[in-house]
Amino acid sequence: MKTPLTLTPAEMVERTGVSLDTLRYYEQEGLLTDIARGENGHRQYSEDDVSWVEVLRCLRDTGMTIEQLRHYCALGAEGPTTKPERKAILLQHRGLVEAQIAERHRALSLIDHKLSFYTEDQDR
Amino acid sequence: MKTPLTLTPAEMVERTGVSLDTLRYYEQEGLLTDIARGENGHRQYSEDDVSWVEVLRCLRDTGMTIEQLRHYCALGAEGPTTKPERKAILLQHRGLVEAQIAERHRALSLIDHKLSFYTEDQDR
DNA sequence: GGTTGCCCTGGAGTGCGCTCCAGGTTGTTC
DNA sequence: GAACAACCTGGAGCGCACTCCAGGGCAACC
Repeated sequence: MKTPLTLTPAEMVERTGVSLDTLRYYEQEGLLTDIARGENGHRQYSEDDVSWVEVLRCLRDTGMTIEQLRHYCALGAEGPTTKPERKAILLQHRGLVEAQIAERHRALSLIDHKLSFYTEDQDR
Repeated sequence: MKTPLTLTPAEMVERTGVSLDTLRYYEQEGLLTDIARGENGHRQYSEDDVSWVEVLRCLRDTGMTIEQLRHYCALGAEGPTTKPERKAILLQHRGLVEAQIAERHRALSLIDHKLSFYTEDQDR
């Protein structure tokens, strides 16, 4: 069959690029909740889980800590009353990412400046 | 006097925003070499040291490891024959920084996508 | 029925980049 | 001359985000 409604842990690793250990770690930390289990106790991931992990990775890779992600997830579990706060968190993180982009553009200038010395003479 | 030819450790911290411990750590790791010393054994940083630390921070903040920086610095100490390799290192890191920028732009899209749900209804 | 493969759990270990600390010296200030 | 500030050294400690490991279950194939 080519239409699995659920993914095995191995398939999840393949799909997300996140290691099994890390997936379990995220679950343990409360970033990944309500993961279905088969009769044998094995995890059964859903497509939603795939996209949620992609969101987690995106936020992690841009510097959000596990602690902050945990908080964000906890809010999500609390229901729709926490929407404003969750939105605020995302907005704040958005600002951070923009700052990172700006910082990296400055880094590029500096690198290019140093490179210009290498293509000619000087050093340090 | 307001024109110190050398900076005390405290002034260096102020100028670079890098902690004393970190400055010593960098020196110990070979990222910062030939730091002058006064008669009392205290470090005397120069303006060149300031700008070099700024370069170090720029590279560190964009993901270059201490190990890689150590290598880069070691090459610099070896003389001008290593210029091509140093240039290559910088070029490679430049590519990495560009990749980071691209990744962060993707992150912004994803965040904006999620934000669009918050300003309306849905969740997760 | 033994081996293989995939998964489970709880807990220990790792690597990186700092950061802190104890104990000591030197120089200035009251 | 006692106290204080700024600095020194070597080495230990820390926080984060994983990552690894031991010991075990279960199903399937040989």
